[in-house]
Amino acid sequence: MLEPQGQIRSDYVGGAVTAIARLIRDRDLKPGDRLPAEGTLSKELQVSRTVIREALRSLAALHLVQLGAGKRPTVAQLDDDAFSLTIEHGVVTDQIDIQQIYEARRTIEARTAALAALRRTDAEARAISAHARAMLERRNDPRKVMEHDIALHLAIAHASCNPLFALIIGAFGGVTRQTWPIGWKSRTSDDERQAMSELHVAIADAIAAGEPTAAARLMDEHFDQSIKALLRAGLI
Amino acid sequence: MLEPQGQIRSDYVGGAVTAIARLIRDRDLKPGDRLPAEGTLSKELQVSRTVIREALRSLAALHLVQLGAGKRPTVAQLDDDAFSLTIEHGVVTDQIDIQQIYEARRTIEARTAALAALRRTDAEARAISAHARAMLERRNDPRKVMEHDIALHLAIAHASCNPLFALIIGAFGGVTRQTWPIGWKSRTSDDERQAMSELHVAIADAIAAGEPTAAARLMDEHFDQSIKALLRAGLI
DNA sequence: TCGTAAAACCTATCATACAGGTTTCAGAAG
DNA sequence: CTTCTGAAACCTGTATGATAGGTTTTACGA
Repeated sequence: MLEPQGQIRSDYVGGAVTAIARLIRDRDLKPGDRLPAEGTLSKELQVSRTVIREALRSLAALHLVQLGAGKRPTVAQLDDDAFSLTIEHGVVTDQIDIQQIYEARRTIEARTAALAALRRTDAEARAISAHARAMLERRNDPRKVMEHDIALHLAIAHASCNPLFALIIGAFGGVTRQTWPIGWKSRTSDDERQAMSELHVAIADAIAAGEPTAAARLMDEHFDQSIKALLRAGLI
Repeated sequence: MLEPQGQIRSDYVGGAVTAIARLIRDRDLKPGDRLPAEGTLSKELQVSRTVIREALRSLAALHLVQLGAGKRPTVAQLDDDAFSLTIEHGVVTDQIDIQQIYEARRTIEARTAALAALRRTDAEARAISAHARAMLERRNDPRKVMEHDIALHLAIAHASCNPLFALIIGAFGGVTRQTWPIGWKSRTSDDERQAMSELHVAIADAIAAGEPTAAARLMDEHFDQSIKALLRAGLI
């Protein structure tokens, strides 16, 4: 192992990826707009269709373009899927731990709660409250509680009127589905579980009432308790 | 257009992607570990090498695996590249605007500054201070000031001891390089520009001194001024 | 034991083929 | 003149085979 391992000399695929990304920018394409067909790109960029396909697959994995049998590639809507996979990979390969995820969520969600209180529409406030109430009502069906929990946090992020927050919070959904049951089990008594749901109701109320400080404080409290529950379970 | 456009019937590539991702998880592979060769995967999953290659390209785009000519695919280190491309795509296609990015950064970086003040090593504190001082010294070379600015923020994120923060802040680097010059130009006087750099020095000092509240407050102030500068420039 | 060169292995790219999905367009029907 | 329809043209998803050139392993000789 003497050689300092050289670069890949000819990375046609990488070149095609940046060429296509630049094409989206230069032609000012927006979500839904169609890109040139594989054959066309192949001729224009002077590489085989194989290379173009692998480049398009790369962009599709990142959700920058969307592919479909028979259809020409289209520019894609913003999506949290790519970031979600990055995070899951980090967790699976021990590069990120659960506590770090909660620390990040706590930071971001205290803000989304405050912003939602300031910016939410009435419809959004109703949707958030509905999820909180559903958590209380479905208290015997953990799976449902979890889904409403996740949906509530995402709804708050959307109500913050910042798609970047929605993107990040949405991306946490994947790992949350894997860790949420741990937190649920660590809350052994029904009272404790109900308290968690009631805290969500309180957050929803603060957002509906347009009280940013209270919303942020309650959200922070929620994460405080969640982290404590996970620590008590000895699982983080 | 009567049909409600059906699903892709046979998505071999998608299947291969999840199969390979599951393989990483099930075999408990860590960064650097080698995956089976394309030919092997092709046989095991009963699809052509074409499909396997496109699946591996997808995973490589997400930085879950790393590819190299002649080398077998390896599990990849966590990387902000995929998220960075997502964000840039959002900006280029008008799905995210600059102000929203600053709002997110402000939220996150007030926290990373506080955490860095609590957790930084001495070496990290020195590195952060070095970037801040370099910003002052190189004040006549905007390009250099920008690079030290970006590096400083990323160094703070690393010092926060949460790789997730480092990932997110790192991902913002790409768009920052495109918007930073706007902020610089909007600060017309030398005094104003120097004040910006001095604020970075103050942040670095607070982190070095282990003062989380001060670090967070200064960071918030920094973003406050940056957003004002951009608004004044009329560009967001 | 150690180093080295050949052998085996592997990936990157290209060309070609075909099944089946999608879009377009001309012509028929109203 | 408009609307519908079906065929034609277009396009993607997958498979196979081939070759250049990079990497890892192996076996041999010093």
